[in-house]
Amino acid sequence: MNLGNLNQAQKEAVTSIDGPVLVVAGAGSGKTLVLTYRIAYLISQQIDASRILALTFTNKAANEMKERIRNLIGSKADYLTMGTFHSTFAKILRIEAPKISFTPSYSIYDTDDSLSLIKNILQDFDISENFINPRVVQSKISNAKNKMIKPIDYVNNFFGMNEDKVKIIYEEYQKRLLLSNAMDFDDLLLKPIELFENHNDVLKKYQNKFNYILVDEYQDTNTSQYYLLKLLSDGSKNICVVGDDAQSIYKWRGADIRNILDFTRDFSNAKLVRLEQNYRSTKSILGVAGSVIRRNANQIEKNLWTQNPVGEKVEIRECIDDRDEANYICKEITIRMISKKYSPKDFAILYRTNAQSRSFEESLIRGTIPYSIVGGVEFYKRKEVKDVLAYLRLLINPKDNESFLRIINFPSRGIGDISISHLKKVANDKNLSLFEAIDFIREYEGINDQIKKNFISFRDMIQKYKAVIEKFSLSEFVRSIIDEIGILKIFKEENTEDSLNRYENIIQLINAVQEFSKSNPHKTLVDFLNDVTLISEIDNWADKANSVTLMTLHSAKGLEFKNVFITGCEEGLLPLTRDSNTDDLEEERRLFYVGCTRAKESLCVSFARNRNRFGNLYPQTRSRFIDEIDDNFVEYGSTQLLKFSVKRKKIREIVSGEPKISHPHMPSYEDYSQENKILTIGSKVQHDVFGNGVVRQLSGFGDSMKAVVEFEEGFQKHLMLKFAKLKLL
DNA sequence: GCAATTTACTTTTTT
DNA sequence: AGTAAATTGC
Repeated sequence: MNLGNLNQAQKEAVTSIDGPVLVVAGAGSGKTLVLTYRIAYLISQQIDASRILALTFTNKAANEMKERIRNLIGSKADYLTMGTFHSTFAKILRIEAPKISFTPSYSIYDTDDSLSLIKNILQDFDISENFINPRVVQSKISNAKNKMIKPIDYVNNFFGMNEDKVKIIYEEYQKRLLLSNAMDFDDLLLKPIELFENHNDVLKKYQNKFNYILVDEYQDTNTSQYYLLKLLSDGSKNICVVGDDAQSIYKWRGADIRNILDFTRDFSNAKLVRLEQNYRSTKSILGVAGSVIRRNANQIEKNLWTQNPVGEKVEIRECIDDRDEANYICKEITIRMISKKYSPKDFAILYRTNAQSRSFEESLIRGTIPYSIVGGVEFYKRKEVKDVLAYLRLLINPKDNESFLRIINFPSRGIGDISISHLKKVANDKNLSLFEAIDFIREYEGINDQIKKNFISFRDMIQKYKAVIEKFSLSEFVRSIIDEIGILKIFKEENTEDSLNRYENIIQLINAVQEFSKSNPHKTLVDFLNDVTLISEIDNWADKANSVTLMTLHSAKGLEFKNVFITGCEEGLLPLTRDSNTDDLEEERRLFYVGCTRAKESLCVSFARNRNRFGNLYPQTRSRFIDEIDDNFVEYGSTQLLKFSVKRKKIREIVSGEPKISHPHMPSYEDYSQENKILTIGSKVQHDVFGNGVVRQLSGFGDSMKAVVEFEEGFQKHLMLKFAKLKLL
C-alpha cells in the first residue's frame, strides 16, 4: 500500500495498528484521510474487514468514508461495520433485543416522542406543567442517562427542589418505555451496556468480532459511549480514537471533553499522535482561529501550522442590523462569483441559531442566488409525516403507546380524551399496551357501545394491514395504508396553503419509501423506520448541489468551504447566553473556532449593531471573540463605507443565468418534468395542486434539485423538482 | 367531540 | 414573527 502522500505523523497514525492510539487531529490536518488510510492499511495487513468497527458522528461521514475506502481497496469495504454510535448499536440491539426484554421490532422514540411521554406521565401523576416543566424534566433525565445514572441512583447525584419528583418521573419513564417496547436515543447507548454487562457471552461475541475499533470525533463522546468503547475494546485493546479537544461542541448533549483529555490515562500504554499541519486554510484564517482558541484554559497542547499562503485578510464587518448583514453577505457572494470565479457551492453562511437563517434566505432569494439550508424543521419531524409513521410503527410494534395516542383519533374517528382514559384503565388492569387492551374492551361496563365499536374497528383496520404486510412491496404497502387513512383526501379538500403543503409532504414521504426500497431491496419496514428516526439533516445535505450553504455552526463541524461567513458575532448570541451561566463560554469559543477553521480561502466575521429577536429590535454589542482576534490578520469594514462599482444589472444577468453569456460557474439547470426541457429562473410552470406560477430561484442538481416558485395566487413554494412534477408552460 | 379563535412561547446547538 | 398550545363556542 502506498503511503507516500502522507506526512510523518499521518503515517504513524495509519500504521500504529496494535494497542490504543489517540490521534489528536487539529482542524484541517487530514483526519479523514488518516482514518480511511488506516482502515485500508488494516485490510492490507490481512485483517478481515468484518472485524473492523468504525464509529462516526454522522451517517454522512460514515457513508463518505466508506466510499473513499471502496476507492482504495474495492468491494471488501462492504464488509466494514461503519456508522454512528446510535445506528450501529440500534442494529445490534435488533438482534439481541430478547435478551433485555425487548423485541426486535422495538420503536425508537425521538425527542418529541419522549417529551410527549413525559407529558403523559405528568398528567397521570397529576403534576401541573406549571409546577414542573416537562422539557426541564426531559433534559434532566437525558443528562442523567448520558452520565449512566439509573433512576435508582438519581437523587444521590443531583440536588435541587424537584429532584425527588424528577426521580419518580424518570423511574416511570423507563417503565413505560419498556412497556411500549421502545427506546429513546440515550437507551440506544445504555441498553447495549446493560446487554453486555448481563450477558458475558454476548460481550465476548462482539469483542471477538470487532478486533479493531476506530472512533471519529472522539472529543464529542459521552460517558456511555466511552464505557461502551471500554467494554468492546477490552479484549483486543486495539482502539484508535481521533479527535480535537478544541472542537468539542456537544457538552449540552452529554459529551464529556475529559474522555479525550484523559484517554492516555484510561487506556494504558496508549500511543499519542499529533497531527499539527493544517492543509486547509490560509495563514490569516489560522491566525484568527488560533488567537481566539488560545484563550481557553483546558486543552491539549498543540501547535497548528500551515505551509499555505497568507491569503486575504479576514474581514470583520460591522452591520446596521440583521437585514443589512444579510444584504452585505449576499452582495459579497455575488461580487466574488463574478470577479473571482467562485460558484455558489464555494460559500457557507454559518450562524449560532437556526432562527437566524430567515434574513439570509430573503436576501439570497432577492439576489437570485441558489442556496440550501441544513436544519430547521426536519422533514421526518413534521406532524403529518410523523402521523403516517406512527401508523407504520404501531403496525410493527403494537405495544407502542405513543404512536397509538398520536393516531387513535387522527383522522378523527370519534374517540376523545374520555374514551382514551377508559381504554387506559383497561390497559392498566390487564397490564397491556393500549392497542392490545382493545381486545378486552367488550368485557368492560360503563363504556358506551359506540365507543367500543370505534376502538374495535380501528384495531381491525390495523390488523388487516398487519396480515398483508408480506404480500406487498414496501412502497405499495405504505401507499395503500395512506389511502386507507384518507389523509391525502383530507388535506386536498381542506384546500388551504398549509394543508396543500402537508399534502406535498405526504407525497414526498411515499417517494422516500420508494427510493429506500429501491436502493435497499432486502431491507424491511423496521429498517426504514429505524433509518428515518436516526437520520439527521446534515446526512441529507447534498453537497453536490451547486448552492450556497446555510447552516448552524454545529452542523458545519467536519466540513470545509472556500468562503465562510460567520454571522451574528454578538454578545449573547455568539457566545450565546441563556441565563447568567458563563460556564459554557469555553465551549462557545470552541464553536467560534470550529466556524473559522471551516474556511479555506476567505473568512468574514460579521456582527450587527441591532438585531431582531421575537419581532423586536434589540441593540447588540460585538462579541468578545472579535476583540480576542489578533489584529494582524484582519481588516475592518462597515456598511457606511460601502461602495459598489459593479453594475446591478450585470450582477443580475450573470447570477440568474438567464442571458446569453454562458458563465462556466453557473450551471444550466435541467428540468425533471416529463418534457425534460430546460427550466430557468423566470420560467412559467404549472403544478398539479398549486396551479400556475413563475420560477424565482433554483438550487441543487439531479434528485436534490429544488425550485422556489411564485404562484399566481401570490404565495411562494419551495419544491423538490423530482416530486413536484412541474409542467413547463 | 370538534373547529375556530386566542394566547403563550420560542431561540441554542442534535443522535 | 411564526408556531404550538390552550381556550372558547358550537
